[in-house]
Amino acid sequence: MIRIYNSLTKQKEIFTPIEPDKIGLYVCGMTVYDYCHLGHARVMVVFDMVVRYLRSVGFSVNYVRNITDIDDKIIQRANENGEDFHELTARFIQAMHEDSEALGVLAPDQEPRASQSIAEIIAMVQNLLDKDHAYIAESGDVCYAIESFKDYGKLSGKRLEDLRAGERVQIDQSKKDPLDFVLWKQAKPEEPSWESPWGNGRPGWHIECSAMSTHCLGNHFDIHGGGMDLQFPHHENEIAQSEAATDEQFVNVWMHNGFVRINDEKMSKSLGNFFTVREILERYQPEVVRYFMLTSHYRSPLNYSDQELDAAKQALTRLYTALRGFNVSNSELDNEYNQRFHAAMKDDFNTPEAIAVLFDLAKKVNKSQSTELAGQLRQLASILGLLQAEPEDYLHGNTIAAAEIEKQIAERNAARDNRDWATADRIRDQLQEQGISLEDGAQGTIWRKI
RNA sequence: GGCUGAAUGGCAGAGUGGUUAUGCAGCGGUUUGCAAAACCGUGUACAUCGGUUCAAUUCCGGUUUCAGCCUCCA
Repeated sequence: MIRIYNSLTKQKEIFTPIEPDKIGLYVCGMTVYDYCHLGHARVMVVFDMVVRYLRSVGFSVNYVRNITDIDDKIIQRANENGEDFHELTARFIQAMHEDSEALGVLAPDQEPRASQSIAEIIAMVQNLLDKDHAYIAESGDVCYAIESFKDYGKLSGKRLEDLRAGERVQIDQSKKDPLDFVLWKQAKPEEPSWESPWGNGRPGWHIECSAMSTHCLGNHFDIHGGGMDLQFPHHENEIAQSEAATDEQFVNVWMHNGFVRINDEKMSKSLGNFFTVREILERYQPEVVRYFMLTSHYRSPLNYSDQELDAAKQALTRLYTALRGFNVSNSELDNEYNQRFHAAMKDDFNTPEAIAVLFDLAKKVNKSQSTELAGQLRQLASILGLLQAEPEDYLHGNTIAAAEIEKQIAERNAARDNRDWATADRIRDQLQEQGISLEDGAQGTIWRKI
């Protein structure tokens, strides 16, 4: 049985799918007006790991990750660039797909876009109006009336009076309650808009996720995920909208991943302290970045630094080194490593513990030189989306001068045959300076990129 | 101010009421022409103050510090 920490109940719970062996999972994806940064990468990698694990133990997972392709920031950025917002979002959607693919993130089963879900959104807004959970404000915007939903605050643990007492809540005169939020926003002239019963406009941010998730997965589904910062108000509002509209429980388990930090501060677009995925991938192999993200528990903060990435690279090299020389195919064995790995993963996806098992197994592979165990190492790692490259490919990195390196190795080995250690060491030192490390083994000399 | 969640060895990061996490780095050794890789060995870590207990880093309470949310944010 799998235990998952549920943000709604603030405890680990035994996970039971609504339908046996089937899981509906919705994750809030990107707003596409810029490149993905490491924080976005973490969401993608974390839930990719979750999906891979759930599938590996036999669940059929319907994984939905949306794209927010219409909102204020997109409009603003498109205006700044003097381009149509569709062009802008198309470009960054493609960039996002490239980044996620590089990181070994499997494509979600469905990837709905807000701009293509307008009919569902309008239907839900109308439903909320019909049930008096929403009203048309003086501004013409359709707003959700939070006091009409008695459970408001159940996810974030907030009380309405505390929220209202907060000094940072903006007072919008046209809203009945400052905490009410917009479901359908009136379009200003020149802004992208869609026809609706309430005039030309566009959806508010929260409603799109309620509409798309229930459309793809049904009114009541198993798991909803996203970054910690979405817990309030985004996910709180999703619950209010969806449960008011459907009169059913919206989601059983809420999962929220921790932030990527820089110098102990949240990495975010607002703070401007972010690294984009493609910046990092210029300096580190994608698998190193993925490994790095799985070395801490998904709910913990993850502090980014070059030192940490370097350490991750060293660690991953150790695992690949263990696989080197084996002609392995993934093999499933029921032994202590398998049991420990799964015990860790079933306990709220404890990837650090699971990775520790991989290292123990790697040590065993090094000692035993068992092809079967090497295959098991590769098989268990595949559940985390790791170690699936050819070891030589990983260890050689993206070196283009492989032929030249091989030539120098041959020269050096000729010198070694003549016991000309000075020449042999000189060649080795030269290669070392170029970032190439040699290893003389029983089967000859092999090399790797440092 | 309100609500969350953290504080673990040089660094990162799990976990546990009494027994080795794991990785990186360091040190000693085996191996090697020398290295590298690998293997073996090596570290009185658990913020602080009280409480419960035969026993607490682990449970409870206070304190301090940090982070997040309360405004767009993964």
